[in-house]
Amino acid sequence: MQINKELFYQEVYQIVAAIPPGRVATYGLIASLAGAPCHSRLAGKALSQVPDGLNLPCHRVVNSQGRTAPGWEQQRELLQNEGVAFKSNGCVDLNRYCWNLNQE
DNA sequence: CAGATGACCGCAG
DNA sequence: TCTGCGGCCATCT
Repeated sequence: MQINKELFYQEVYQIVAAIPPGRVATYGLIASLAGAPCHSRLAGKALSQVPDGLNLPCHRVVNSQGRTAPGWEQQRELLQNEGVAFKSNGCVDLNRYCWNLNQE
């Protein structure tokens, strides 16, 4: 092991919880902010194991293409409900809604 | 140790 | 949009 799983998970949760409404973040970005640039997969795994009680807006997390998670049809609706527009190809408009620390 | 798995990443067709 | 290919790395069996 080269990273602390629990610490990494907590970082991921904290970052996801900090995503403002109407914005989206990518797994890779979250992994980087959590201190593990190469562990984008773990970010996804971490989010797949998020306990319900944390009230985490994990629907604001998409992959680098702006695509939503497989087997999770609700995610797109939740994002649209928050004002995030989807392009005609079914991807989030990352050009507009990608979360930068600058524009919280 | 080896192999399989995964809410990933990028490119290509 | 889809599928396929390669890669990354933690986790489980």
